[in-house]
Amino acid sequence: MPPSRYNFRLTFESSMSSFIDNKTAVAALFQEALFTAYPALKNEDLPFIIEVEKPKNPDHGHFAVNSALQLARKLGAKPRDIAVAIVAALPASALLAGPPEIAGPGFINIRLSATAESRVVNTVFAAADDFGKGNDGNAQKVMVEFVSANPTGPLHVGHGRGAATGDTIARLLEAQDWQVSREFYYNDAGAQINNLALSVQARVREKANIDATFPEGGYRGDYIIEIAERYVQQNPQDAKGENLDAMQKFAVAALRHEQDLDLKAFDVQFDVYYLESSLYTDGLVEKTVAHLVKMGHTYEMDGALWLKTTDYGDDKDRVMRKSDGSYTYFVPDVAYHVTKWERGFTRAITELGADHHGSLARMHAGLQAMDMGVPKGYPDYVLHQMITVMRSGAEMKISKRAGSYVTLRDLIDEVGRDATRYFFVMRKSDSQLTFDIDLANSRSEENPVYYVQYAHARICSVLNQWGGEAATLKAVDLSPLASKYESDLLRALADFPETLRTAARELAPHLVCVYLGDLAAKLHSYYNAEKFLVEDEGLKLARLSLIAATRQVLKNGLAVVGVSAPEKM
RNA sequence: GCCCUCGUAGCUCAGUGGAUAGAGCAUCCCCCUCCUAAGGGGAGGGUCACACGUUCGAUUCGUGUCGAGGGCGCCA
Repeated sequence: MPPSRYNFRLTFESSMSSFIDNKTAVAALFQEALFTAYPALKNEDLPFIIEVEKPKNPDHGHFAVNSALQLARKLGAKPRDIAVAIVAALPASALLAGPPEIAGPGFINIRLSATAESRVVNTVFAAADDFGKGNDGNAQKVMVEFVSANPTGPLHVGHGRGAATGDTIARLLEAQDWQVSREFYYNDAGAQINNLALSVQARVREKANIDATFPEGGYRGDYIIEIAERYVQQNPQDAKGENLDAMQKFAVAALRHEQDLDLKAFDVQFDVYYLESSLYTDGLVEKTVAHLVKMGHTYEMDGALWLKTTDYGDDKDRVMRKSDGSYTYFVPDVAYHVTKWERGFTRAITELGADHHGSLARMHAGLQAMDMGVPKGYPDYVLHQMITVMRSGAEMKISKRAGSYVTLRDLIDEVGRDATRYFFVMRKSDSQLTFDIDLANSRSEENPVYYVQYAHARICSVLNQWGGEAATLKAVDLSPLASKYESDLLRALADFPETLRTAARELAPHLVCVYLGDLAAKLHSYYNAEKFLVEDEGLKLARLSLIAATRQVLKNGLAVVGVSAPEKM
């Protein structure tokens, strides 16, 4: 996690909010000390900064300040001497357990007082389901576009990864007070859909024993046969498969419906489904082309109309209108993104498979060429790498056109929604993922999601056996909490808001899973090391309060990745 | 050839401009008369691909080399 930076202004603003986290408070304290020790720094216009970081090694305290190292050159003094001067100037504060230690080349290691450390529990209870949320977004609008599968077949595992990633990003942004709209864009016309219709037609004719030639590159999956059968059932008048248009509409509707069911089973919902065909019917494609021509960024060559995307950082210019008069897919894509901007989304995020990364530069270039004030990096792209699906020790090729591929539904049916979602977001989206079906099937209890869920269920179980009123745990004396396990857990709880904020800023859902795994590990260690339901009433209540707060944070974290928090397992 | 992403333990992957680079799986050893053993504790396992540069300090930033995957069409 990058160190947070603080300056006077930020510290002042933060102090206006009702709750100042310990890190901010520590930063303010040290800034004061630094200015007392080195008053001249106050007048420095340079980016003078106090960095408060969390040491990797817990023995180094809750926080560490490395300003002495960073200022050594400017102040012309030895780092350790600077550190001594800063510590000497430190005002008295209830935050600290004692005078900070100066360690190594000049780190200042800070240990919080027990009171400061444990107050996060009260914060968790007070905020409950809202604990961890922030307000980076300031209620601004953002669109997250993801999945965007064409209705030519069931969703495959790659779509699943996109769905889990996109939805979690949306949830992360919502937690930071962004006003999020989830959008699914799909192509319901064009060559691939035509291909779909021809594939269905071939199957219908096969059924009717009519000589049928399967289209080149047609969809050979069994789902086409099912659709063909249902089509004939519901359209007995066209048993010979002569109404291609009707078959196309039927197939698209059927596949869209199936995709919706899959997404629903995955707990993913969209606010808007945007049809590519509407860009044509609404005249937006023509309008976009006309605008680009008017802006003077186009030229004709070899009978085609080109856009000078190289003026905006693309590798080569792109064809917009082919010599046969039809448009390349690039044009409706630009038109589509123009609508995002015009619909008031000053920020847009597009989640795509990494195999589409080649289109990023030209999309950014296309939008710039519109000269309509769209920011250069618009939209933000989040790419997810390919998934290698293994079965019986062999790789299964994911090929939509071949028709033999692992579907999202397969995974949900075999390992469940929770495990599938967790698995898809637990890794950085730009690293490749190996999904071993055999492993997921035969040893599903080893899936890391159970580890986290089990921590939650364990806490529920303990609280049930205690049998007391959970609400009373909000206001207990936490001073009996003194063990290393308790301190570790308290620190982890305090990290949650920052984890969510970082994950949202970096559009990196996997950070939440990493955090949850760590929090669950600390709970399990604590569980094995200490008994909670002890005789000593004060100690018991303090421990129950701590684990109840932990339960809340586990629940909140799981909610962000769209995974349930079971009370029993 | 050009562009993008990546290269960290046997495997799958986290992480970081700082102090001893982590987890899970796999291997080995321990822990249920005790709140769920779907758990915990411990051992072994690393030139953070390689080289150079920037820096007080580089596994992290930059450049280059090597390697892997992907993208480079008047396909979507």
